[in-house]
Amino acid sequence: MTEPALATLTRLRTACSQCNLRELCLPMGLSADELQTLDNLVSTRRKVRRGDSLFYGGEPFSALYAVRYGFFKSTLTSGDGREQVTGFYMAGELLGMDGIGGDRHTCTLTALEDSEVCVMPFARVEDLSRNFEPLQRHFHRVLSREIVRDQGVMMLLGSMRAEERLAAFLVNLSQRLTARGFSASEFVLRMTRDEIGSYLGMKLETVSRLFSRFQEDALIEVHQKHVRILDIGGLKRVMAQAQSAP
Amino acid sequence: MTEPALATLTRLRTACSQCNLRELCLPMGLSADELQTLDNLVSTRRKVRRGDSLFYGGEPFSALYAVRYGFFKSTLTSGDGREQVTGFYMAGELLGMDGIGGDRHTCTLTALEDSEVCVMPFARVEDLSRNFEPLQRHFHRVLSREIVRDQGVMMLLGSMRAEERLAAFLVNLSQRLTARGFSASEFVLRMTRDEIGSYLGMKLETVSRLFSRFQEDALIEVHQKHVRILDIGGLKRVMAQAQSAP
DNA sequence: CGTAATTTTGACTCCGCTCAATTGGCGTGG
DNA sequence: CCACGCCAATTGAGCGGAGTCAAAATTACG
Repeated sequence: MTEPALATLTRLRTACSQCNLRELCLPMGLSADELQTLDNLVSTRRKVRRGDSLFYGGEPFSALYAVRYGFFKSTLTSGDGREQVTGFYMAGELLGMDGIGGDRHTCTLTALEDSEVCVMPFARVEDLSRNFEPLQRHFHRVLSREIVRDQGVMMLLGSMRAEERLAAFLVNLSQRLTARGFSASEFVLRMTRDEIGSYLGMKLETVSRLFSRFQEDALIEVHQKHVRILDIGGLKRVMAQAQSAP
Repeated sequence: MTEPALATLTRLRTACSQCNLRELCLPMGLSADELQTLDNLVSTRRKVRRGDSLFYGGEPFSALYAVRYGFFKSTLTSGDGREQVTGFYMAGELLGMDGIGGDRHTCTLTALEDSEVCVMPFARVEDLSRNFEPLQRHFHRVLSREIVRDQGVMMLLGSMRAEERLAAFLVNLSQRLTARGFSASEFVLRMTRDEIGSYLGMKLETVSRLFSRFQEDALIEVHQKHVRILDIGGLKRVMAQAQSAP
């Protein structure tokens, strides 16, 4: 194989236009030409080992990251050292948007399994956005959806009881996995009970107890990190059980 | 006064370049020329009566709004009808960013006192952003800061106790009022105990009891909606009192 | 000025936390 | 290959913070 041919092959393999996740990351309905203008978005890819962090709170911000494969948690550390999990991210989702506003990251992103991300230098995102309207629209949508997602979590934490929160969490996970072509009913949790608890505003013991209760009620089957959803409708009912008026 | 002169005067009065809030809304450090290119951002202004809503969850999205004066709350209603306050907004802050992602608003924005907003049709925001880099940067920052703000609330709701949350709320209010040239230590709450409680994930009775407790502890003085902060340092201490180890 | 809404306060209850012991999984090294 | 140790998860007992229910006080508003 000649040198140029090899180079082309490599380029193709790291090009967004050839990526099977592009429907999750990029605007849809683009022509082949248009798609190629986006191949400049990603500068490099970066592997992150399980337990390692992509970036830390306080670090200077320079790029956004798209998850290619793997699983991440984002955590926020308060002044007095308490740590709170603020989100979980999987393939096709965008990381690092917290850093735009203040030129440094506010949260830390840690891989919960061996992962890989596409590095998108933020200057390129903005440059391409100015010259290519579909990308601009798409980028704004992604930012806005992150706001909406966070508001959903606020609703969760602010007005739901522990069992409702955990049910909502499971339903959400199931939906996101489905959208990625995984089984909707059977999966492996990548996070610990403690991390789930932190995200949902409860203690790890409460998470564990609720998993057991859901199992007794034949809503799920749990063995450690393995979860099988037996009754998604039941979970949705638990999640919406407003304490009804007389 | 001639007709044209009158028209000019009116235009000047609604122009961003002449607005005394522009440091809060717009990118800083622009030349007079550059500032004028932004005068097209705002199409009209809109007054909203106390109790009325600027937009409702589910309504089609078309514009962003900058608060000129007044006070708003944003609320989210879950499937089963529970309502959660997700934020409070004052002069210079931007409303409606939740609508970008799905072309309709997800939350409802309600005025808690007679208010006025500048209407910025979103298409104009995007057009101007593409052609004017400082605006693009600024807009991205504003979106990102909203994400960071929401994550702060998640931390509040997920890992702080009721008294810590209320202290944090008061400190935050005080800081935002100060940034707008109001007194840092004395102000009138525009929202009810119920709305504070919803925002902070507690019941209105708990809010009331904590206000009383803070008063006993000489941290604040409350008479209904009037609040005077006596010991901001004390409040900050309450807000960060991690349950210390032995 | 009267009625409704909001706020305060008290008494009691219960959900989720704390503390503690036990079980189960998994990687490492003998 | 198994034993050991470590970490995660489960489960129990008891407690306490915040919720619920209820009534009184105060204020807002038509």
